[in-house]
Parts: sequence; structure tokens; C-alpha cells
Amino acid sequence: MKRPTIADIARRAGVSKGAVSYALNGQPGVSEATRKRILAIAQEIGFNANSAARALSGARARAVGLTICRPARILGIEPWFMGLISGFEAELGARSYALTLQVVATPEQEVEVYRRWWGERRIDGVIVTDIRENDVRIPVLQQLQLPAVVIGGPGDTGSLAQIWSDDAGAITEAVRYLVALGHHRIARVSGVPDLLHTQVRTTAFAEVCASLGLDSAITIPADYTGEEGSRATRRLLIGGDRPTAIIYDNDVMAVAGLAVAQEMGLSVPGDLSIVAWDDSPLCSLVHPPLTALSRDISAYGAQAARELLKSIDGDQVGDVEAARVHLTPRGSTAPPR
Amino acid sequence: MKRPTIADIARRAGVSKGAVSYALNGQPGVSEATRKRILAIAQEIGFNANSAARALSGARARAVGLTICRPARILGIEPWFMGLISGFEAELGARSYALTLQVVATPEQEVEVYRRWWGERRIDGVIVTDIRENDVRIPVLQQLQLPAVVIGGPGDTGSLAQIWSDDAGAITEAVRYLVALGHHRIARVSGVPDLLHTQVRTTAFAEVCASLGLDSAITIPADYTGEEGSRATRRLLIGGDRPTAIIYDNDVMAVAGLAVAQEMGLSVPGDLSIVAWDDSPLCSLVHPPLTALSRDISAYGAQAARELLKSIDGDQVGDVEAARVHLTPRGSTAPPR
DNA sequence: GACAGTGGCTTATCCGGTTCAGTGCACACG
DNA sequence: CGTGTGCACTGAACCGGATAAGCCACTGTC
Repeated sequence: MKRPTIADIARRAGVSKGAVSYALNGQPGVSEATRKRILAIAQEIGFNANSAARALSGARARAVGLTICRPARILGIEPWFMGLISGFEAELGARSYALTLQVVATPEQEVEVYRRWWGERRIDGVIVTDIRENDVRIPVLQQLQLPAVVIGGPGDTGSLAQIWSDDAGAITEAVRYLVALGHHRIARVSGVPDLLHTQVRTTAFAEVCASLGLDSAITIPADYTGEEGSRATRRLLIGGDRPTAIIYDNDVMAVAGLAVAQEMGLSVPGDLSIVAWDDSPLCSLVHPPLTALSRDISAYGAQAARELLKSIDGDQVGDVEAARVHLTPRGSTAPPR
Repeated sequence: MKRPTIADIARRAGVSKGAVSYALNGQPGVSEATRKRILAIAQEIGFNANSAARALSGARARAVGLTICRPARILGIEPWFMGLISGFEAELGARSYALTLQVVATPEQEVEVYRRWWGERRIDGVIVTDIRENDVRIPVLQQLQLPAVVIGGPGDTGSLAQIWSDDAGAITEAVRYLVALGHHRIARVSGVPDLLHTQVRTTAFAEVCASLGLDSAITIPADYTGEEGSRATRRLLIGGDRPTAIIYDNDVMAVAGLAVAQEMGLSVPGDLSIVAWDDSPLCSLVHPPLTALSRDISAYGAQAARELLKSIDGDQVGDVEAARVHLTPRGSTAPPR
């Protein structure tokens, strides 16, 4: 089956290719009558502009890129990325931008992918997640002048747009809540320590615990997987004065922690309170349902996509704070007994 | 920053654009010495062929498409798609094909997306998941002559390649195992009934239960979400002669079922045995860990991508059976007491 | 020594859009 | 009636590769 081109439309409408192009793109230069006729023909023969030809003649590729740098075994179960992606799609789809995905192993590979995409003119911008301190990707993107939105700060992103949520405020709220319930020994199982938002949370956690005069406030670093979540939880629970509450940096580790508590015969929330982060449906799935720091990941993704599209359109964009993270109390938190 | 083109390379090497193109693509027509010189220059200036130009001159777009037709609230937590995607990436990345993703709401929208992609020449082929009976997408893809690999059969895919796993065999194995443990009343909570592989499983389940003379063998349809998994489980467990074992069509519903059992004060596996499907890390995350019908989803995805690339290369492809699904017994199954 | 064959390269064309510099025409105006 | 203006549209160049056709120098053959 042959794909229709603007030349086909031009022939049938008895006008030139140029006129068709103007008509289809809503440019001035054709009469209203001609435009309608051309649009009708395009509709009739099911015309879609060849994206390659369009991209080649200077216009947009009408695609944005997302690289994901996490091991495959985490990706499947981690609800974060899929939530983000469905948020992107909501915005991109509406403006018929495509989303190009690439899973990589290291930040260095991400840089390579950016360079390649840029050279190939494959995409008009990228969404950068899992930002680290002195992230190698930032200067490259600036040098390439590739529109980008950084998720996971706040951090020093130079001229790149960024969108971030107030993780420090969120963890402070969670700790205050636990203290109000009567907890004195609160621990935390964190995500990958290199990531900027992990550092933000770690610092804020230490500060609020100190300011409230808590007995103990350790953070054990983990990597978002269930295995490390279990391991960290076991380490915390076998100690002499074990914590009465644990805050986890994502919900997968929180669920794993819950299983460890059950396996050790501890009751949740009686012996141990658990607070998860992200609040995907996973949290309401288990018994007891997990208290969580909720945020609408899809909405976060949608907002990031909107900012990126703005940036691609040449609008000035800066820092944007996403909707507030809030504590959703469920059955996994209670006063310690 | 200006992107280097083959014209830049040609100028620096003192040859024509044509020669550079031959050299870069490993075509005959240039001497080994010239080829090396050209490749060295390309390397040095960081050349990447403009994908639009390449696609325009008849070559491939070097991208494949994947549409996902599931509500956003399922996507985040369902490990299946991310597993599949990371499998695709492993193969596609190696041949520097890009993966273009689109989340849609209905199969009709998927058809539209396929038509648009085809018209735009944006992709060289598509991966089709969640196939239904008389799926509307099959005839469209055949008509467009768009290379495709169908996942989720076996079904009637006409000339399209397909890859499928022996779900009937798997569920038979699970039922036989439960019967061997001493179970007589086995129930099942299925995925979306429209999907072909759900029907395959439902039929096989009914058959094996009948052939083994089981007292009861109901399948309650659900939709892969935790909520419906809980609901279906509650319906099963409040009845008079409740089942002693339940098989779930994915692991999210199985985890939800486990939570319902715990909430109702039933012991797992003492009062109720649970078998999950897919065996993502989620199954080993909860307590007790879930017995599951395991398959390597990433490997499945990788195999699908390989078949698709073959099909794009014009090779003949047909039906392929994926690696066998096998039962992984864990703590959630035991003889009924 | 004429001629075919071949390797190595150049030239020109094409893909399907966008865009800019015209062109022809109608109409207004002095 | 000549001129200016604006509109609707045409024609052609251009984006950056792939590729068919053509050209030249050299080799081998009879």
C-alpha cells in the first residue's frame, strides 16, 4: 500500500505542493476555500505527513526521549517509571509527540544516547530522571543545546529546566507525625545514595530528627529493590534497641520490610510502624495497607512533559515545584506499644 | 552546536558525499584505505547519521513501536510491561533501534496510532500485545504491510509473526500440583476475559479440573488490578464451601488476594493456598512468598524483538513458542488442613 | 595494441516535506 | 490610464542522506 504524500493531494486539488503545505499547517498564503478543499482531500485519502521529511526540512522531529538507568530487575516492579511514562503520554499524545525510550546501564551510556539522538536529530528534547550530584549529563545537554527537563532535584541544573517536589518537607511531615504518635526511635531505608533526592531526604531526615531530639535516627542505604529493602529491615530489627518506626524511600522496599516484620513475628503497626514513599497502588494492596507519602506520579510526569514542550517551543522555563507531597495515613502506623 | 553531516566528512576527507555514504555503510565502492580514513574522521568529529534523512531516502526509520492499552492506574504497578520493555531494549539497543511508546485507551485508538505511524514512516514495525479474539488490529497491520510480532496468543494472526507461551500447559501443571497436595476445591481469578490468553487459560483450567474430577472449579473474571483481585477473592472466601486454593492470572491480584486472606484471619498456606502468575520480584517480596508460574518476561520480550527485527529484515517468520512456563513452589502453597 | 572488465570514485537524482522569492491577477487610487 | 498594493498561488531550492549511472585509470586477455 502506497503512502499518500502532499504531491498526491496537490495533484487531486489542482494546486502546487507549496499550497498544500501552507494549507495543512494553517499558514497564510491560501484562501479559505482552497484550504478547506485541501484538508478534505487529506482527510479522505488518510494523509499523514512523513515525519522524516518534516524533520529533515528543519522542522521538529515531534518526539522526545527518555532514558532509564536502572537494572532490569528493578524496573519491572518499580511503579515509579510507568507512572511517569503514562503521565508523559497524556501530554505528548495530545500534541502528537512520540516518546522514545531507551534503557541503559550507566549515566555515561545515557550521555552517549543523548549525543546519538542529537546527532540523529531523532528527538526534540529529553526528560532527565534520577539526577545525581554533579551529574555528567547536565553539561552535555547544555553543550548540545538540547531542550531538557530535569526531574529529581532540586539541584544545580544550570540553564536546564527542572521540576521537583518538596521531599524535605515531606519527610519532615512524616517524622513529625510519627513523633506525635509517640515514636522515639525512627529509622529510614533510603534509595540509591548517589541520587540527589536521596541526599535531600537524608539531610532533612537527620535535621528533623535532631531538632526533635530523637534517640536514634539512622538511615540505611539501599537500592529500591525488595531484596535490599528486606536486608536493611532485618539489620534494623535484629539490633538491641530496634526502631519502632521505619520510613522507606519507595513502596517496594516498604512492602518488603512489612514481609520481614511478619516473618520475624512482629506485628505491624503494633511493634513496628511503616511509612512508604510514592504511594502506588501497591501500598493499598498489602495487609495492613501502608501509610505513605503520596504524590500523583502521573501528574508529575504530565507537568514535566508540559515544561519540556514549552522549552522545545522556545519559551523560557525555569524551576517548577510539583504538587505537594502529602502524608496518607493507613493501617501501618500507630502509637508504639 | 552544528551537527556534522556526511558533507563535512567528505570535505575533510577530500572525497564526495557518495563515497562517504558507501564507506559508512560498509558498501563496496571504496578502497579499504579510504574507508578507514573516512571512518576515522567520522569518529573524530562524532558523526551520527541524521535519522530523518536516512529514513527519507528509503531506508529504515530504525525504530519500532509499542502501544500499550491499559488504564494508567494498572500500568504503574503491573510488572509485565516494564519487564517486556527491558527485554525489547536489550535486543533493540544492540542494533541501535529506538523504541517508540504510546499509551492508548482502546484497541481502536491503537489502530489509529498504527495508521499514523505508518503514514509518518516513523517506525519499521510494531509489537502487538494483549491480543483479543478477532482482534481489530490484525487486519489493519496486514493491509498496511507493517511488520509485526504478536504477543499473547496462540491465535489466528494470519501472516503476522507471533510468539506465545504454553499457558494451557502451565495452568494444567499448577492444578495437578495443587491436587497432588490434596486440594479438591480450586478457584481461579482471571485477567481481562476478552484477552486471548485469558480464554486459553480459562478453557484449560476448566478442562483439567473436569478431567481430575474436582468438586468445584470456578473462574472469576477480574482485570489485573489489586482492587478487583481483592474483590474477587472476597467473593470466593465468603461462600459456604470456599476453595482451599486460588490461582491468579497475575501477581498483583495474587498479592491482593493474600492481603484479603490475612484480613479475614485465614492463614496462608494453612487455610488457603495461593498460586500467582508471572513471578515478578513481587512474589518473593511478600510474606509468605508466593508460589508462582514463572517465566522470564525480559527474555520473552527479547525474543519478540528478535523476531520483529527478522521480520523487518524481510526474513520469513512464523509461530515461535517461548521458553516453557514452570511452577516455582514457595511458601504460599501447602496441603489443605 | 585494441578491447573488455573491474575497482574506485564522482555526479546527479531522489525521498517528501518546508519555505522563500517570485508571478499573475484583481482591485483601489490619484 | 498607469501605478501601487495585496492576495493567492507557483516554482524551485533545500534539508542530509542513499543510490543508480557514469567516468576514468588500470589490468588482463587474445
